[in-house]
Amino acid sequence: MARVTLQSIAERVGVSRMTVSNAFSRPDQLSDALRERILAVAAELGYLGPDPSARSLATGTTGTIGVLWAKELRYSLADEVSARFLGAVADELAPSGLALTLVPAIAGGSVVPARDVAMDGAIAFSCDPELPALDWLQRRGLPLVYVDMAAPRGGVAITIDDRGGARAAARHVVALGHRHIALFTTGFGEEPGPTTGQLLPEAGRIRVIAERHAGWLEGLDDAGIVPLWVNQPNTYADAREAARAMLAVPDRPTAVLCLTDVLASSVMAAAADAGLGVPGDLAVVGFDDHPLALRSRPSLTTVRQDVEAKGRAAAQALLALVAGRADVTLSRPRSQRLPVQLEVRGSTSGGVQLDRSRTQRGLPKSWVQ
Amino acid sequence: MARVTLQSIAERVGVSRMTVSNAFSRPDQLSDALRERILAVAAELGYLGPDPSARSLATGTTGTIGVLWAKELRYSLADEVSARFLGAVADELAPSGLALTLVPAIAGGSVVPARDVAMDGAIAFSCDPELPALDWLQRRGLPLVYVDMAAPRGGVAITIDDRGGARAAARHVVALGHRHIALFTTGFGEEPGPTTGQLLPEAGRIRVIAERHAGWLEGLDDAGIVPLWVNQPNTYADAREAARAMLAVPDRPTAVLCLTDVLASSVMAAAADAGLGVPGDLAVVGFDDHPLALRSRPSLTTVRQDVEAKGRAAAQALLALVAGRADVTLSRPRSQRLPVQLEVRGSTSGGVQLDRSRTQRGLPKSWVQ
DNA sequence: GAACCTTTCTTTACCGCTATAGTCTGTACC
DNA sequence: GGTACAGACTATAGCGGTAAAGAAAGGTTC
Repeated sequence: MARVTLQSIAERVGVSRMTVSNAFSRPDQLSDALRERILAVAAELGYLGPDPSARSLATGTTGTIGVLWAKELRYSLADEVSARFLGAVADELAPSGLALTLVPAIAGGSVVPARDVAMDGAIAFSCDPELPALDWLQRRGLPLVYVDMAAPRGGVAITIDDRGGARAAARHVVALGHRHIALFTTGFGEEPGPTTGQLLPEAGRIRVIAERHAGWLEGLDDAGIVPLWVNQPNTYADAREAARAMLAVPDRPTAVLCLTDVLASSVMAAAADAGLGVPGDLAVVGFDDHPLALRSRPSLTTVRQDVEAKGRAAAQALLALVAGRADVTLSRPRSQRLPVQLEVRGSTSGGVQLDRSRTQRGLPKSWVQ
Repeated sequence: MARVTLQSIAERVGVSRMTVSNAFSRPDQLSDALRERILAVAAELGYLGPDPSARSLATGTTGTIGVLWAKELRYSLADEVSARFLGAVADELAPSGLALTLVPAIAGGSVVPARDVAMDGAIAFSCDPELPALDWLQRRGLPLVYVDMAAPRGGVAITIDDRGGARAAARHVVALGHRHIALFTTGFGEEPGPTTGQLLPEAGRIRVIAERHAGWLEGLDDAGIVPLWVNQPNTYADAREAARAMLAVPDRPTAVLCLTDVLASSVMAAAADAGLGVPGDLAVVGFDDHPLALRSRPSLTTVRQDVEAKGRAAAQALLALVAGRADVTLSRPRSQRLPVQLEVRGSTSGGVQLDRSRTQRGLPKSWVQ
């Protein structure tokens, strides 16, 4: 049985195909009586409705926005921070009737979603700028908003002040008297625990990592402090092991600055395992203000970012870019860097006083310049 | 400047359009030398790559799978359980090169994403069966998998044993000696707290709610117990207020069965606010085995479901349906009901003994048949 | 009663790509 | 030297719509 199309309905009703198209898409273009008749015939023939692909081809719009996602979605979505970002984007787009397509950067086989899936624009979220999938999006000439990453010349980037936040976190623990400070982060390869290794190039290209590292160092350099780097191979697994290794070094740090709250929470768990009090024996600072930060005990000092504002800003910028393609007189959206805020909580300044004696004692020379 | 298409490249190179198409999509169909030449000219002219919409129209495939999402994504994605489901689906699809499109059920304006966005198939996730958007998906004849909802005749449904899990939860607290049991759930309107109201029809159509309610009642009926229903208007906000109201009734419950772990966690917070010990003064049972359940203190007794298995099963079933459309000899995927497991933890059986004297005392007659 | 709308439909001309079935050429085989 | 066959490319025929302009019929205005 041949597929039912506008043409077959048109023939049956005895009108032009265009009129049938209008019956579905522009009801004001024909009389109600005829429209009723057309819809009745369409239902009778089992018409499935206008084919979205055909319509996309003819109109040049697809009704969906892509989000390029570098990490495995299993992990990203399990993280409330990323998930909330995505939720904010989706809800901001919904009033425009746009759907949100999660585009895997790495797919199996010869299919390249970033090249093959139709969309009206895309958001690149914290990707390696050298990702081939990103290259495809750019080559396609899609309106593109970069989130948590640097935009190429002329591009629109929505970022947060990662560097300033990290600097504030570093200065905070320095101001509390800490000199023996560890940076608990990721990107130094496969080995968990303290590291002297080089940051992997692919990790250095992730803006969030690079900027937070830079901010920490700025904050520590002022006080002449050389930190202990601690590597966590996978951001969301085995963090506890890396933290345990960090706390087992002969001169363990008295304060830890963590790349994310999720990592910080593992550090706190490891501290508890080791019988160390927070903040008495170990001060811990996170980043993001994940819901975890408030739930943990003591509550976690962290650098707060408003991920939902970030999502909304990204969606608005993209909507503006998409609209601007149709109407060149519209102004282009600007790049934005959203502020962050150090939230001092119990994990650095709780009821328990910092044990200064321990902090002053036995610092390895290499840690102080 | 006219857009660069296969045709313009073909004319420039002096071959047929089809050969240019093959240069991009089926490299084995032409000599390497010619392919190189074509790609070079394409680059020179600034060709953006084959247009996905046009390709979709010609091939009949779009490279993306839809997920119909009834609730606002802001809330859904903030919930780790739903987010992990989605992540599992996305990762299971990725090897096939399929993207995942989040289709909002309710959109602004005249655009109906469920009707207008191109996709190869869709997953309906815990929707109201009467949702117009769902109707569109069905009418389009898309391969469709129903998750956490009943499938229409002949449809494929992936569900969990919500009813059995809830029954086990109810029997568990009954076996512990509780007779004064509250059901902390949603769907009774706008008023938080104990309710005698009727379940809203739209809530009753949500399978997860209906089945968990039914399971609870089965477990309680055996013991002749009539529960106290407690309403929580919005699953993710103000739960604490509803819980507080529940604990303020003259004969407060000694055990609470909650629709989800998120709600259970609010109940535990409210119990702490009221100075009640868990499980000594109040036993709490959740549902889902959300990461929260293990993190809370005491850890939360809950009904564990494997959301990632659910996501994988849904994705596999959908892939099979999509494949089956091309090759009718393939067998259709079956509906599945995944098992659940009662995880007894501290919130019902911790070190603190249940205070029997309180439990036995002063039960209102209406609570025991 | 001529000019001018409106409403309602039709005509024309694409949108950009791919599947399928050729055609043509050269080579291998016996 | 005729047949068979593989490789490389082309011709044909869509895929299912929509935009924009045009035409026919009827009504309005002064």
